[in-house]
Amino acid sequence: MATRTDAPTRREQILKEAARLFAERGFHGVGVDEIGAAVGISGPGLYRHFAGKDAMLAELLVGISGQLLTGAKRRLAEADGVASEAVLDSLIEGHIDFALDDRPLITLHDRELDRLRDSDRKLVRQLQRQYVELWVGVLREVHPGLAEPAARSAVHSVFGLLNSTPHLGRPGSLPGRGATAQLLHRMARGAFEAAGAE
Amino acid sequence: MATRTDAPTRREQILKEAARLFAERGFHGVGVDEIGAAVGISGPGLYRHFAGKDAMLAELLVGISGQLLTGAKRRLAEADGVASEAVLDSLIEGHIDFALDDRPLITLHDRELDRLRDSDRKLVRQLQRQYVELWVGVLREVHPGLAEPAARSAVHSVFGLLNSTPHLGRPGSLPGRGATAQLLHRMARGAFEAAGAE
DNA sequence: CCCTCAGGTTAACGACCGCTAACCTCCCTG
DNA sequence: CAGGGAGGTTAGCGGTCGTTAACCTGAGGG
Repeated sequence: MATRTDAPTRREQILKEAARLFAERGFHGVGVDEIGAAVGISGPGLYRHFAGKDAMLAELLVGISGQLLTGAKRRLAEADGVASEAVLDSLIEGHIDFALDDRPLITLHDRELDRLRDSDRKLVRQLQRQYVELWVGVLREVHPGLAEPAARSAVHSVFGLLNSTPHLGRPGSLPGRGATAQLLHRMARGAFEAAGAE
Repeated sequence: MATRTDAPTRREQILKEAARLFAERGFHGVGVDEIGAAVGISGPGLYRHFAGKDAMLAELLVGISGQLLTGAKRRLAEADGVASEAVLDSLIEGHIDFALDDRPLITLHDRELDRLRDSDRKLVRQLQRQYVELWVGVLREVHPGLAEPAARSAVHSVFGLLNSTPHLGRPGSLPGRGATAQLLHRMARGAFEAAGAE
């Protein structure tokens, strides 16, 4: 993967600040003037980069869902012939990285979906569903006794566990990123194992 | 506990509908006219019962936090001399009951806190903190090896897991309330045990 | 039998917000 | 060195929203 080293574009700046603000005060709670101010331009200047406030949210949510799904597919492809447990660990690791590095996005992801236009919402939901089903498939290889509906519930619940990072206090009060990641990983595995034990 | 059998007051109707609407579309996404319509009166009629829209949200959030804390304290008091594991199970059970029965409130609880006036927000946060610390205390009796910061993180994460119920599909697609409650309970226990195993 | 008051109603005000219009100003390029 | 587009600016429009004001009504009590 080509890691970005060049400066972020204005568009990217806007998206990042918008994500932070939306996560902090909700989509309707943030005005375009505030988003503009956060990147040093004023309100209507944003319309040179986005069709409207809705478009920013849409691009954020589609981007998140797509990124999660793409990452998961890649991890699945890389692990060809590897034990299912290792694949599940890889999925967990990827999700934790995302939850720890992009907390505002994780917050938006399950909070502002209903503010989207119908077509965008359908797209996001479809990406989310694919992501969930991918997890469900791997999980049921590791725990064959788990029925599909229960597996799906378990996956959603573990997402809830992993996505709890925004509630873990501001970065700094934590025991350190590595330790937190390990703790979350152990807990996710423990939760799955407990789900699998009928 | 005195179980209510008499008809709900108008105030209670309003709070219930407001909670549902706030959970569905966010605090700023719902107008007072909609809340009024949901209980059969029109917009400004609400002001005979509440000082304003903010006051409804405040009463909801304070109520939720207080209810959770009160329930937990009661469970702790009832279990005098009982094994710590059983107390932890009782706490989990109480939280699951709440998460399954009052999904809109659970959604609001960690989503709209920042929309409150300073004083109300402080009160809610204080109640939440007490609730968390109560769990942390019991958890560290069950798993003495768990350091306090890790225990607190673990508790927050399990809350995330248990509060995932709104994502589990509308009631009906689930394998049934009892089975879902049991699954969540097993997963919470599993997550805690994995957290305790250094 | 009137008075009161709880609990509604509609009209309207002021603030705010998303967005557009009109204009300006560099910078790049032929 | 003209010119044009990218990326800003401010002014302002139209709609929405929370809230208040003024008024209405039906039930209960002295």
